[in-house]
Amino acid sequence: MSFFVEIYQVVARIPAGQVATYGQIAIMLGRPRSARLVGWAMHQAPSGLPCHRVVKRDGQLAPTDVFPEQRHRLVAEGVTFTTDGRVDMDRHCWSGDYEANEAKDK
DNA sequence: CCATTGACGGAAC
DNA sequence: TGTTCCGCCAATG
Repeated sequence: MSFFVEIYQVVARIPAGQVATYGQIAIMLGRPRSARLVGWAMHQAPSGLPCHRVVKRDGQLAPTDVFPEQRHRLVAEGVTFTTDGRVDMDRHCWSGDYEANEAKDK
């Protein structure tokens, strides 16, 4: 089980209309400082993975030149944006599906 | 095989 | 409050 695969499984669990951060995912996998790896994993993300639900800690989206549709897809799911052009984290930050995560951990 | 880079993030300045 | 630096690890040259 590679680290990347674990990332994909977590990302796949992000509910529609909510977003998770790279660092948050890294923390869930026990690698608090490997946010970059999560980013790299997204770059290699297989089709079918809701990688558009993964954003920066500040709510900023990925560069448009590598992922132009991210914003459009989030809007389609009901995600709102601030005037700064960032995701409204206060409304859409994913709890991490904490309860389910606990169950899985056990 | 070694050096550099990258969809990041937090600490240090 | 804003910029810089370091860590982390796979991929690429």
